[in-house]
Amino acid sequence: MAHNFDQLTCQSCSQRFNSVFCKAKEEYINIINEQKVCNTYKKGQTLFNEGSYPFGVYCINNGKIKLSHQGDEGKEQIIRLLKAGDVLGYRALLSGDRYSASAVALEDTQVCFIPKELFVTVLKHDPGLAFEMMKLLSDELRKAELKITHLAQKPIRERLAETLLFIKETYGFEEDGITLNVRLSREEIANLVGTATESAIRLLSEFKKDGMVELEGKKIKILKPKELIRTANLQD
Amino acid sequence: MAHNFDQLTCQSCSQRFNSVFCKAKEEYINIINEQKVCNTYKKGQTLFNEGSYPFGVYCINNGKIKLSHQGDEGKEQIIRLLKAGDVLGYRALLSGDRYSASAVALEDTQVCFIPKELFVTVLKHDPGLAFEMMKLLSDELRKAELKITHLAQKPIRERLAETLLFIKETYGFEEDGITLNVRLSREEIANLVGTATESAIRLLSEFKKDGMVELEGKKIKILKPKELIRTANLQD
DNA sequence: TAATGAATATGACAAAAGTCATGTTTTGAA
DNA sequence: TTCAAAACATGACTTTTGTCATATTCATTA
Repeated sequence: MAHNFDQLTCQSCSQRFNSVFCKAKEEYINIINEQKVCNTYKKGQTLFNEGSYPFGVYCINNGKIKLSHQGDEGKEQIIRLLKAGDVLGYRALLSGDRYSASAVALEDTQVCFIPKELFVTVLKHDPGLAFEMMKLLSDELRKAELKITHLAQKPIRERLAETLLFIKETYGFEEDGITLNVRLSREEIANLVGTATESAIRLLSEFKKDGMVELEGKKIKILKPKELIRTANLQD
Repeated sequence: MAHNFDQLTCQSCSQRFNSVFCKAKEEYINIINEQKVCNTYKKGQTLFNEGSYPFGVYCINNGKIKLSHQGDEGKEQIIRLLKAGDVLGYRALLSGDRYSASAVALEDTQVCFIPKELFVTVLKHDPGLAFEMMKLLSDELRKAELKITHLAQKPIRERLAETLLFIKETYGFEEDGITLNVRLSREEIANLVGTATESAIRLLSEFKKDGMVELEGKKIKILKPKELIRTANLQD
């Protein structure tokens, strides 16, 4: 399944200071570098499954990953989108829980695996890393609780606009400066918004008719970002 | 506004080992005890407001508190319910953010305030407390992300049943073993579920007609817990 | 205790969103 | 390249949920 690669070192990793490890002490980075295991996952491959036990955390070197819950009748709910520099698998590990979500690669992705015991040991001895970890958890918690409020109170049209802006924040644009730098199916967009696939398709078509976006298969271009922000009706 | 009281000590606090401080070192508990400030808040009083800056964390000695977001057109969304032993205010503090939610007492409540600098210092020197803090954040994150999935995928009837069970988990029953040990308005219940007040009222009436609950003003008795669990349609 | 306002309750209706059916386009594998 | 399956798109319809109006009950305090 996943292909192994070892050419990377944490010390020279392009994501080093872009990740939760930014404030970790050099000595611990060196130990992590020795014990990490790097792998490549192809688009669609699963890193871990909801319900299984964590053995460590994953650090994304490059690529994109979705984290999702399996709801009733197998309907997927995407709860986080992850990119290079992001860490995943820590939630379950720190809770002492099974994974509450599954991780699937959205495109070919290189990740480094850090064993549980090492991660916990470093966390215990490096307050800088521990603090960054708490900050990361707090930020995710804020985002999740804000999403709760929006799911409970905002109509789907606003949530779709917000989701497109969120995708932009997460993955940015391609070189042209307007095309979202990720390929998601309409179903995945719906599973981010929290709606039926048909509703997402319909509203995307409306956004297109209104001239806010341009659709070319899975390529989505944001033509009128300001109008999209207005449509999302954000106050925060 | 809030009335001051000083008779409590952290060392002898009934909630000491019931809180995130359970694994904290005695020496730090002693320092916290010296610097804490205890206050009483009357039902309805606000501890802090969304948008303001945190100066420390609050630890509940007894009483009940709701944490809520202000959504569009002032509609409240309750995101957490807190009880004795719970800590609040840490999310914003650790993120280095303003409060993203407001805290209001659901009944007369005694809380101890721990200044920011002290809390952060102790957190940096006591890996036991830091770990408990990460565990707490991870648990809250799991709950929030599960709620996202349920809001996106479950009908209101199931969510109301789930909310009643959640209230039971949080605050338990009165001495009779069936009455929920908290008084919430129908509006507050609706703001927990994420629905209109009328919908919550209607469905509660249905639950009553079905014999699952008994309603006496704000007292809610759970007559058929198993049927409520079935109605909530939980798989987790 | 009476009066007043807030909370609860319920019906009628409207709006939002989901489901199902069907056709079209795209994609990926043989 | 062709074909089959999957993804996308759209219309018609149903269901769910919210909104508004209006009673009724409850709680507070003058």
